Amino acid sequence: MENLEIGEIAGRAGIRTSAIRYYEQLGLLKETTRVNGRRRYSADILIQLESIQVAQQAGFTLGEIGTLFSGFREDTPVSARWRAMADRKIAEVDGLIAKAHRMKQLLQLGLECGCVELKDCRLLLGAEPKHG
Amino acid sequence: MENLEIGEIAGRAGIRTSAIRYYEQLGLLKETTRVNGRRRYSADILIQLESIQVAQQAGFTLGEIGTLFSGFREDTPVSARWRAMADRKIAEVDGLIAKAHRMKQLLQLGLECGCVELKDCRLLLGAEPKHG
DNA sequence: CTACAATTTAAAGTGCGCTTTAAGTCAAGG
DNA sequence: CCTTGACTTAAAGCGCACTTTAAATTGTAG
Repeated sequence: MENLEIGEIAGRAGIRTSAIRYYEQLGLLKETTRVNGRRRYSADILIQLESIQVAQQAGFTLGEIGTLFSGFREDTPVSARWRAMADRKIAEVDGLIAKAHRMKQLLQLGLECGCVELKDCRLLLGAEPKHG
Repeated sequence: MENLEIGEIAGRAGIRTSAIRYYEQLGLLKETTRVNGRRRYSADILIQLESIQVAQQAGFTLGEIGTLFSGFREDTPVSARWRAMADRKIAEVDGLIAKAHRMKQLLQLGLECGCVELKDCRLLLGAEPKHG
């Protein structure tokens, strides 16, 4: 079953071989068997690669994904691992959303501003001064 | 009036001297007068630095901010410059917001999932497969 | 005069997620 | 036998916005 080379896996997973080697280097994937020095994978690796992609889409860094996969007791269910890390990440994402909304407001405020020079620009007058 | 050293300006603007030199290097700030090789500024520079900060808060990169300040005819009002660049940026920010919402949904979906192994995780089953 | 603080420069470092490069190995096909 | 293609490694590069470092110079206080 360990019959697939890294290029085949990368192709099926939709990523580059360099990404797979990089994940291995980070410890996200454990080292696999080799034939003549070449990595050989079973198709099971695809589930792990997909997990990494999903976790990335959820906003986890590769470091956090490493924790998600290796920072728990082996018998800890995937869902429990996720729960342990998701709350903080949700707060982080809420922060991102809020920040993006502030950006958009600022951009729109600028659209309404008819200033000619920086000194009479509402964006600057409205921006909170450093002190006093 | 050109009596303030870079440290004083940085302190008033709430940034580091290295940031000011970096902006100058990028062309965001024009070179200023020097006394014995040291930069001397008038307080007017603070308005420019604040503009940079506001534009950054709005999501513009320093490159874009350079365009905003120097990529237009000199008689182009600030508001017109802003308008010329803000629409595209608003679309970009909308993209960010949408992406962040997808992250949050994914994170919450994971909270509801009781999977023990990756194979029976809804996140993975739900994630769009690469093909077929 | 002597410290010490602040400035100057160019160049390298940081964090993140990879990609690219260089130089080499190996199996299969003609 | 030779080429081609896929693989191997370590190390460097990329984009972004700076910061840090090193070595030198200048200004100020005592």
